[in-house]
This record gives sequence, structure tokens and C-alpha cells, in this order.
Amino acid sequence: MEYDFKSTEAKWQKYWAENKTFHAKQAEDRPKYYVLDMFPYPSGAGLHVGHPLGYIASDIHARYKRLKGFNVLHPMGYDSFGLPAEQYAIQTGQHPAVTTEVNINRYREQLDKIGFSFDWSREIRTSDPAYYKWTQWIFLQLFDAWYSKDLNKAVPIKDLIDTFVIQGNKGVDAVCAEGTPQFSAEEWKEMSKNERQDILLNYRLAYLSESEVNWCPALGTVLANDEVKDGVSERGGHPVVQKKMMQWSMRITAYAERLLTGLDPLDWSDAIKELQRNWIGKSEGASVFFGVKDNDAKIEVFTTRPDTIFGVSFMVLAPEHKLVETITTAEHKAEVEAYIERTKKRTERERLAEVKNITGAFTGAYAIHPFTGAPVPIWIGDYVLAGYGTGAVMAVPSGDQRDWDFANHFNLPIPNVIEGADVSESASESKEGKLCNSEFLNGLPVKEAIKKAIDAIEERQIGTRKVNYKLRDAVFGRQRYWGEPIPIYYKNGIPKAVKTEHLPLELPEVDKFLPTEDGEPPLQRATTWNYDPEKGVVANGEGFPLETTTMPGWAGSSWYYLRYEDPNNTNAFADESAVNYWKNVDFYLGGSEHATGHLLYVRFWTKFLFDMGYIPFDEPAQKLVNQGMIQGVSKFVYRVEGTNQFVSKGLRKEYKTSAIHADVSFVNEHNELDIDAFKAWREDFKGAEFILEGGKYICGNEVEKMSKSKFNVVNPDELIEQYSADALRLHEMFLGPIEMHKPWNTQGIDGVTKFIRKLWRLFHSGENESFVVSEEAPTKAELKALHTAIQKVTSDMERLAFNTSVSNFMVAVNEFTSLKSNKRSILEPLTILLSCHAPHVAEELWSLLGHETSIVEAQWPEFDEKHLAEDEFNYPVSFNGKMRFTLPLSAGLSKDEIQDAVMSDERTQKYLDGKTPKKVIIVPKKIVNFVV
RNA sequence: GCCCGAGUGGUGGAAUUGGUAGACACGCAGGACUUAAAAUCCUGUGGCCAUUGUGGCCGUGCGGGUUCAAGUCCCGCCUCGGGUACCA
Repeated sequence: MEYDFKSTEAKWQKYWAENKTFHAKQAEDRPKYYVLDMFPYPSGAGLHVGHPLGYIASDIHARYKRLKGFNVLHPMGYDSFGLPAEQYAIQTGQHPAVTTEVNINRYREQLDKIGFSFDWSREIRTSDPAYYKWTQWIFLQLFDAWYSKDLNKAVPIKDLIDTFVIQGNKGVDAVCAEGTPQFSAEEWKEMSKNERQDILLNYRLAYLSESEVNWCPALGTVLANDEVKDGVSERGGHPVVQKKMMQWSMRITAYAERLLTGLDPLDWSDAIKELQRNWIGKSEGASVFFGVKDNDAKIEVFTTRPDTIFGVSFMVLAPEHKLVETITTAEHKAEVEAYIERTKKRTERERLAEVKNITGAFTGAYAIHPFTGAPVPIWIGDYVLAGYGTGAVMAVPSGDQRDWDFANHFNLPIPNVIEGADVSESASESKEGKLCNSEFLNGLPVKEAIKKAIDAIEERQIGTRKVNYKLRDAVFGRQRYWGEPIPIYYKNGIPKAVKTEHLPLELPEVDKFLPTEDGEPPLQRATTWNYDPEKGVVANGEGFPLETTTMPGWAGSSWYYLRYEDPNNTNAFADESAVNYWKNVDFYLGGSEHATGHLLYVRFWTKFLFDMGYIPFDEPAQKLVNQGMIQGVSKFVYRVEGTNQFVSKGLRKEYKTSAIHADVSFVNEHNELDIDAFKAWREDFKGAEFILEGGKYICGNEVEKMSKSKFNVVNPDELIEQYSADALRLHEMFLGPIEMHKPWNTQGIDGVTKFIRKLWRLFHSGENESFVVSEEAPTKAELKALHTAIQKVTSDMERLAFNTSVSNFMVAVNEFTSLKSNKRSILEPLTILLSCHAPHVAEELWSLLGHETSIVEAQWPEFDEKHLAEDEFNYPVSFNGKMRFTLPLSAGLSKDEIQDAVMSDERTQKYLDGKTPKKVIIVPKKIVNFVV
């Protein structure tokens, strides 16, 4: 009987669903193990073969852990708020909730066919009000919290208010906005309610402030830094400009140090940790104040090289720096203003594109060097960014290349401060060498000089030691419809929290999903978008206006792993017992593109919830694995320019051609084009003519990102239809190591398909291929093959080497086939070994073997070394490191015995050619090497 | 520029601690079975040279080095992929 995968796979998928095989329960008798995939955004295009790669790997791991006796939690859900659904809604008028529902159903259908062990009873959707109620609740916790540097944790805001009443903000060491004023208890008491709220906004972890944002006019929305690529929006590629706007932000910078140090113990790849470290961008140095000649203003700069302060020959302010206006002298005013105007017009994209183009303007003002008292000319230049550090630099052209370039361009002096450094052609950025021309720092090596310089700066009270982070607070508001409403209303312009009993604050209905005519967010269109603290949401005209921006995509995904632990709880984001039992994720798998976005935010929220005492751990995932991207192999046809003629690849050099993507489904494994299918594909190819080589049209190849627009998408459904889900699972794993990027190649899928058939035949060696299994005791050879497989596959599973485990299955099945092995004692453990990769066929075989319960209830087979014991070892014999022949010898021989045996072999004598070996290296059970 | 990763047959890849390079597959070639095809099975398959056979030389991006022994370790380059960027 041939293996009928279609009915078998459907049967077991139904069985798993009906028997709730994968429903996780809090069971204290087994250790818990939480396996999580980064949940998908359900796009309209459905899954392509790249998506399941990670899901298959994590599924194998989850199934393995289950067989090893763990109580496994392996959930799945959808990150269902997002821009594509909204864009589609804008174009078609369809409510995003409707298209999202359709897309989710399609995803679910596709996922179900692959046979995953997900606990679907825990499915979540970030756009479900029952879910985002808690996203909003966490937002309010952040709104009602501040960060105490003394306690190094987040604390409820009411503690801060209590302190203000007693002592004002003197002695309060908090992470707060720049320029927060000092006040006493008396002053606090005299403030109006509004003034107090304004002050508190400087401390809240979710706060409203005017900030420079990436405004995208085409999308009518603000984008986060990591959503802007090369000055255009990541999605859609629309231009982005800088604009000041009142925005909700998250004070993630409060957690910069903990986000950095917390990385060390995590079992994440070094690459990802390094990315996060660079993103956080800690630098240590000093903040120094420079006075301004004939002016009361002080210019604060941050420098990592305070030792080079005697090398300062000018200062540069960002054109946006607030002091520029006050210090510019009358005669330079026109020039400076013109320069500022010019900078404003340039988008970030242009500024990026013109790195080599050095520009700036002199303000006419001079700073006073804090040590020498010398006048230092103050310039403005757009290479200094307003948003980083203090927006001003003390320029040390001898020690910083950008300063050097600027000095060189404007003919400013370049004084050297490092002994022996040559600064005539470029700056000397090395931290080696000793200081010179630097008064009290002369003769000191750089590292010591830095210390001494900072001490001197602090002594003279012209600055302080300072740690600076590149990490910026995260903009949290979006001018969009399809996101979580921010649960805030405005009373006299002061933001106030919506009462938790009124959560979820549900998205209102709107007539259109576009911004309003005056550029207000789509929520402004709602007719019911006001709030009364007594009644909840009320019609416009009553109560107070609600916030109209919505949360960004990363809000819902910043805590979703916690919701899976108790997905239907209506009283809390998750019950205490659930978070205490399941804790954080043991194994998290997803793409490395989320390294600095999602993975930083989810760590931030986790630390915050930990600080507030809601969860007993402060990292979301102990182990993180990044799966590689599956690339598509695009196929090209070559059209002769100006004609409708297509020339085969080998002949294209003879013509002037342009390459055009052809759908991969028209091209076979020999790169031959199905001409009829191609002609029928598009109207303009109907009359196409073809110049063939050898009677065939050969296409070109290129590895590119798998994408609809490149016509190289391979759909998993079709492969499952043709080859089976088990074959797809095995094949995707067999392609290579999980973390590597690799081009998709359907050809090899025949190999794993044959393997499944071969496996099936091991169990069906009876007449007419009927099922037959022997109860006889296994032979030594069978046991050896079995235990070799157990040992190798177990190690593969532990190392997540799912590609080599597939090879090892093949080796085992090939071996048992040639041994004609059909013994239960062999086939049962083999079936268990395979069941994580190919669960459908394994379940079927398991039940044929007479088991009444699912194979997931089985135990992973134990490896026993005694079956591997070798009597002989086949020694490779090398001469000067070159392997010449092998010699089987008893495994128990001593070094001397081995040498004697090898020396007496006639081949040894041949290679020695009468010479006496200088040295003989013998490593028992490894190698014999003669040095001649 | 900087940071991370990778480079092995025609292809995907294997070699876990320095110890027989190319496991396992795909593809290809030849053969068996078949009226034929599919399916299945068998044989061969890194390159070059030699050959009845035994064999010889070269070979893991390139150039050096360490070592009895290097795909693996060290130094210097090249190429590709990913990330990131006027970050003071």
C-alpha cells in the first residue's frame, strides 16, 4: 500500500484539533517550557515558503521538548494592527477590521495545513479590543510612573507628588525632560493644577512633548526612526521631512543602562546583542560649558575626548540650536539666517546624500575657552545634529575627522595636541600617544589624560562627568486609524488618563480612514470621540475631547508573550499564577530585522512591568534564535529592445536586450521557459516571438528577496498539495542551518519525498506492501544503527541543527532498508525520533504499531553507548599529513601495538621507502601520522 | 567608514573539541524492471593526469604563518550578504 499523505495528514490534523492535543495547562509536576515565534502581521499576500521556516523550526523544538518531558507552551497569534490594512482601507473604503479578518483566516488555513503543534485556544490578535484593553492599561501604567535614579527603577507617580509636597523636586534624582525647573514645596503648593500637570509630564514614562518628528506628508503620519530608511518611509517609500509636533513618547532612555547591561546574560546571538549595544550607543565623557564673549549665554557640549580640550580651535552649533539667534552678530545675521533656511529645506535624505559637501556659517560670536580664556569662534554647521547630545560640539580638528574636514574647508587652525601626530592630511583619532601643547595634561597618555581632564573640569565647575546614550525616546503616537486608541482625554488642554473601568477605549467608526482636511488624524472624523469620566465615551460636544492619535505597531507586540500565558483573562493582562508559572519565554524565534525595534521595546516594557511588581522577571526571552531569510530565485527573459522578441539567455549578448522578470512557475528545473504559459500571462506578451537555442528558451537566474513584484514567490500550499506537509517541513529544514539566509530551491524536495516513501516501506514489507512488523529481538547491527541515530539526532536537536537531523534520518532509514529491518524494537524509537520533523507520517505509523494515544505522549528514546562499542577502528595512516591508506585495527590496542601493526603493513614500507620516520604520531581511535 | 555574518563539487550543504574534506540529498551519466512511461532499484559522479588494476598531483575565496596535522587557529587582503551611520 502506497502512503496516502493527503488523507493521512488531514486525519491527524483533525485528530490534534479534536483531542486538543496541544492545549497547554499549568501543570506543576513537569517543568514548563515556553516556545514562541514572533507572531506575523497577516498580510493580504498570504504565507510564502519563507514564513514557515521559523515556525517549522520552533515547532520541531517544541515537539522535542514535549517528548523530553517538558510542559510546553507553544502559542500563535497575529500582530493585526498595521499600515497595509489601513492603506487598503483608504483605497477601497473597506474597514481594516474586515480585511484583517479575511487575511487572518487565510493565514490560519495555511498554517493548519503544515501541521504545527500550536495551542490555538490561546490565539491572540492585537487588534481585538479584549487584547488592546490591556495594551491601553499598560500605557496608563507608564503614564502614571516616573523613573527614580536612586532606586534605579520605575515608581508610581503619586510617590513623586508626595515628595513634591514635602520638599519640592530638590533631591529628586529622576530621569526627566531637559530643562525641568527646580522648585520648592512651597512653590509646588502655589502652582495651579495645570502647572503641576505640566511639571509631572516632564517625569512620566509616557509623556507628551513637543519633539522633532519624521513627518511623512504622503502617509499623513509620523514615523519612528527605525521606520525611516534613507529619508523615505520604509513602507511605500514616500519622502519624510522633519517637523515639530506635540507627540506622545515613551521614556525608554530611562532604561538605557539596564537595557545595555541586561544583554550580557542572555542567550542571544552576539550579532543581535551587538546591534542593540550600538543602538543604545553608550559613550562616556564629559559635559563642558563654554562661556560666550560679551554674552551671558553658556554653550554646553558633550565630548568623549575631554583630554583634547586644548586642541579646540572653534565650536560648531547645530543650525537648529536655540542659542544661534541670540549670539549671532549683526554683520553675520544675514549669512547665518540664509544658512539656516537652506538647512531647513534640505531633507534628511539630501543631507545624507551629500556627506562630502561641507557647509557652515560663522556667527561672528566667540566662545571663551574655559581653561585658556582664549576666544574660540562659533560656527554653525549641519553636520552637528540638534537631536544628539547637546546639539553643539567643541571642535578638535586634530582629533576628529569631521572637525578636521570642517576646519580644512573654512581655513580654521588645526592645533595638534598629541605628541608626534601628523595632522596635516587628516585627523589623528587614535587613543594612543601622549598629550602635548595641553598645559597640565602634557606628557600624559590619553587614557590618564581623559581622567585628569574630567577631574579638572569638575574642580573648576565648568562641567561634569557624563554618560551619553545614542538611544532616543520613542515616539508613540501615530496619525492613523488602525491602531490602539491612546486612552487619554484633555481637560483644559491637560492630558488625563481614561479610567481603567472604561477600558477598552474602542476604536470609533469613521466615514473615511484618511486624515481630515486640516491634517488631523482620522479619529478626528468620529462623531463620538469625547469622554466623560463618569459616563465613558460620549458624543462630540459633551465631556472632553479624546486623544486622536493611535499607538504604533510595536505597542501590541511589546507584551504579547505575556497574554498567551492567560489569554482570556478579563481582570488582568494575565493572572499572577500564570506569569509565575510560565514566566518568560525560554525559546524565542524570529527574524533579525527586529533587532533594534521590537526586541528593544519588548525588553523595555518587560523591565517596566517588573519594576511595578506585575511580573517576576525582567527580560522577555532567555534564548533568542534568528532564522535566516529565504530568498527567491527570480527568472529572467531577455527582450530585444524596441521589439516583442525574446532571446534565449545564451544568445542575448548578440542583441541589445532588457531583462524582464518571468513568473517562476513558468520555468522548469532546467531553466527552460514554458513559452505558451508565458504568452498567456500578460496581454503584451501574446504576440511575442522567441529566439531559441537548441530548440529551447533558457531563462536567467538571480537571487533576490522573495516578493510578489519579482514574481519569484513560491507558495507552500501548492507544495503541500503536491508533496505533503511532512515533505515541506523536512525540505525546509534540509535546506541548511536555520540561522542562515538561503535561496529557495524546490528541486531537492524530491529527496525528502523519497525518504518518506522509503520510511513507509520499512513498515510495509508484507505481501502487496501490507503492514508487517516483527516482534523479534534486534540484531547487533540494527541496534548500532538505531543508537547511532539516537545519539546524532539528539545532539542535532540540542544544537538546533535541524538540517543534519534530516540527513541522519536518511542514513538510518537507508541502513534499516539494507538490513531489511522491520522489528518493532527498532521501528518504534525511530518513529519517535522522526515525529518532530514529520509528525503526520509518524502519527500514522505510531497508530499502525498499535498505539492508541498520540505519539506526542511518547518519550524521547534513550541513547545507550554500549551498542556503539566498536571492536575495530579503521585507522587513517598519513605520511607528512597526507592520508595514504586506512588500516582496520582492534580498538583496544595501545600506542605501541598500533605502531607495530602499522609498521608491519607493507604499504607503510612502501611509503617510507627505506627511510626511518623522524617521528610517529599516534592518537588512539583517531589517526596515525608519520613524519618522514 | 564602522559593526556582524558568510565564502567548501554542477547545486543545497556536512565535517560538533585542529585528526580520513565533500556525509546526506539534488542534479547529471549509465544500467535493471516496463510494450512504454511513472514509480522503484543498482552503479558512477571534486578537478587534472595515468590506467587492466594498484596509482599520482592538485583541491575548502586569495597570500602568508603556527602545527606531526588547518575547511577549522593566527596575520594581511578580496568578494558577497545583513545591519548601521554626519553620534561629537
